[in-house]
Amino acid sequence: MDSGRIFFDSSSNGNLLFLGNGDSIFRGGSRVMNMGESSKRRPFFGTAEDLYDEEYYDEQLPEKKRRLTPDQVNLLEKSFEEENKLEPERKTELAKKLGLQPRQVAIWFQNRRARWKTKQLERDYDHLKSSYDSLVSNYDSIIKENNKLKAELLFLTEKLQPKESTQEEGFDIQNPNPTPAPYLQLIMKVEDRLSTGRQRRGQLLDSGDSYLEYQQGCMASVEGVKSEEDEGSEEGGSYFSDVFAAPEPQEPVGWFMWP
DNA sequence: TTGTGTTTTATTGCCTCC
DNA sequence: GGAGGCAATAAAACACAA
Repeated sequence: MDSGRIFFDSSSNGNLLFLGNGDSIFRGGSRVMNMGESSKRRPFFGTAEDLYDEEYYDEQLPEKKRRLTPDQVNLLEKSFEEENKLEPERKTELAKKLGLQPRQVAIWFQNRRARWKTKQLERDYDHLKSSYDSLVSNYDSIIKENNKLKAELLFLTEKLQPKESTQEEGFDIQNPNPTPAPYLQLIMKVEDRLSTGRQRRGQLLDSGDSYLEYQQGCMASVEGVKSEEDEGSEEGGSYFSDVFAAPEPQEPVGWFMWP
């Protein structure tokens, strides 16, 4: 216990209680009782009048910091639900009802607002986190679906190769560079993009790669993204880091898109 | 019983508004 | 400039495991 601590501040009707050296309690300059003498648990002042009641100090002397009674808290909570700010009239009225100092009521509201704000932040965080998680989940499934479609396209393209060679067999000397059929143009563009992508990826595949191997390669990269993120969200890091750190795609998402 | 973490009450200092 | 609000903090009260 620090010595010379004022128990009520200047708003307490001029009747300051003062904890002096040796944990003695003083009122108006004279010692009232020793802290050891007031060891029983008692509520704060019952009524405002008690503040001036000599006997009250004999029996109901406040010691250090005392918790409010459940009834007092209930009434304060009800009042807070109605309006979380406290106008002077309401403060005085509540203080009278509860037998507390107006200052105590004000402090209770202040602390209650702080608690509410903390809770609200937690709720907001949970909400943001679940939105983020569902976005990541959507992102992952889109990537998987995309990889599946790419592999399927590659597979079908390979199947079409014999048709192209048949065309070459009938080489037209009048038209050595004929414009390919529209669907072939499309496939060529996609193949071009796929090969560019593969190079950037570090030669993941050569022309002889199978559909299955390719798909496994794609899936491996997707799994890589997921596990990295899981590590990040499990422990350490700042409070919001795992919420706002977007998962890094292994490839720019747009590279395989249609022209 | 005791050590430790959490909650509640209260203070302090700064800021804004009238 | 005073009143009131808020953030940061202290400290008492409380809860609970070992």
